Amino acid sequence: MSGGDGNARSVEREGEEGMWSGDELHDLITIKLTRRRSVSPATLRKLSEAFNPLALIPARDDLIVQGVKASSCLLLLNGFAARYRLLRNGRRQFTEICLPGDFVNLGSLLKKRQRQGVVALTDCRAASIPHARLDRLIDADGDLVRSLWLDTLVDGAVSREWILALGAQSAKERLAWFLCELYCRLELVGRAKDCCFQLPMTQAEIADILGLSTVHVNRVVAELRREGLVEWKGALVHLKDWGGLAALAEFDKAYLESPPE
Amino acid sequence: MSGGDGNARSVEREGEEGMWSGDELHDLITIKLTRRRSVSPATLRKLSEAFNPLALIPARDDLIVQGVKASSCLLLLNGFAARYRLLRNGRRQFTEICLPGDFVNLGSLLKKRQRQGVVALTDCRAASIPHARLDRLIDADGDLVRSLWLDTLVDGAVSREWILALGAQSAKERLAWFLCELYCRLELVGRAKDCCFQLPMTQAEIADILGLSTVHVNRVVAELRREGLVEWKGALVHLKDWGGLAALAEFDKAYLESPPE
DNA sequence: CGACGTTTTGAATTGGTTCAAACTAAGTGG
DNA sequence: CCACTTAGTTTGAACCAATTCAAAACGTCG
Repeated sequence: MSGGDGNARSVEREGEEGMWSGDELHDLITIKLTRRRSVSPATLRKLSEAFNPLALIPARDDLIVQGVKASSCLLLLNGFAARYRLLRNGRRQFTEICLPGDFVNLGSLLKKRQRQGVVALTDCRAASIPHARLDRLIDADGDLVRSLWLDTLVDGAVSREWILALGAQSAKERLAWFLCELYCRLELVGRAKDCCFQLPMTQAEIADILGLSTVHVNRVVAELRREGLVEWKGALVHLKDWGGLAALAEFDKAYLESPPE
Repeated sequence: MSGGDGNARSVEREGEEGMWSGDELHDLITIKLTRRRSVSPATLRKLSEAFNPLALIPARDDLIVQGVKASSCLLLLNGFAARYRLLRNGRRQFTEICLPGDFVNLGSLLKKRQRQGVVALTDCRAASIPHARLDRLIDADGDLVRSLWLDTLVDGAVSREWILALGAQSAKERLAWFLCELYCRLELVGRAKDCCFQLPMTQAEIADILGLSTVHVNRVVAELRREGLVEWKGALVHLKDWGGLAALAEFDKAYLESPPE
């Protein structure tokens, strides 16, 4: 994910701020927007050229600050981030996990003020596109609006699966669900394959995703390991028994994919 | 989700099938789409005229059947409905509550197949608009797409609040959250005022929303009553102490409202 | 009335939390 | 190169919020 191994969260920071390969961004956007719907190459090019140079956000910084009015949308190129909210009782709950290729705050285009902050879980690289520019591109191409709107719809489907997990599944099932979903989403953007992926999160963070205590996450991880469902060493996760995990979680990746049309 | 028999939930079914006041639909759509963004009167008129005559759906029937490809979007005029999913362990989890004025499956326009069914909690009246017609209207008016897309975004915000409640709040806090949210959403479409509203749901259904057991919902309802926060007789709910409830749930209705620009 | 769906109450059980401490691994600086 | 530090993982034991099972009390309607 982020830079080297060793410390999974840190990334070397040469003076390359502002330098980036436009191709990388273009490719990611293409994967993202054309996986489920077609968008013309011309629009994709115009879109990817409309982004500002990339920014580096160190782990634990906020990419989006709660309650602040946005004037541009942020696309995550690299790293993990998470939308969250803090409660009076001191608990933190994540409500959305952002992966490379995700628009961190696409909604801000229409809903300027975001109620929840988004924190970088690892060092992140992100590029922003001003609302005004995006708005113009949208007006010019009906396929683009639809593709972006569809992206919002898929986010909603992800949220509903999350509600399902939190409301009706046991700790073990939730963890299995989480691993399955993350793997599928990472694979979709080429960040995972062969049932292996980097998961640069602490167990405390996973607890804040699954609505569990850190201690219990640890116990459930141990259980999945013991049963041979996963191998998990540092940040590297290997889903040894995909079928078993998916069955346990009643996971079906259809909701992440393109309509079968 | 078998056919509705004659119980407290049923509504008299005169031969008025197919009869409806276009004004009622027009008014509801206007409230719905212009509350957060402006849409031209001409578009609103064309849109409301594009709907098919209304259908009556008896309580417990599915409005949307899981996995079936939709060719039109359904607007709920009257009654309560809920998106749900059944798990192998026999549990049912609701993942979205649809109220009058809500598009039950707006997403089907872009994502034809819905993974989750939607069941009528009460007798419902709904009108549908074929995808093709809606598509044409959307192409003709950029404000309309944005307004509908914004609606999807608000749905997403609602889902995230739900995740927050399920993941990080106690049973009592969750119930308080649920009452607050429902009241605000109903008030937005003129179905509630003065902290009173009709809540035509059983405690078992509320349990399936909050991820609790029926018994525990009952106990928590009793607690809120005892503390003088709510009065609740049959389907009629009165939030006696809005401030207290909102504080308990850490509820802030901003996420349901228009962006303050 | 009798019946059924719903709400309410009680008692036992459990999945997950909390608190506390030990253990591991990876920097940091002398 | 080793002691020191800090962040994260792991283990144990007591505890609690919510569940489960069971049965009683309502209410409404045919």
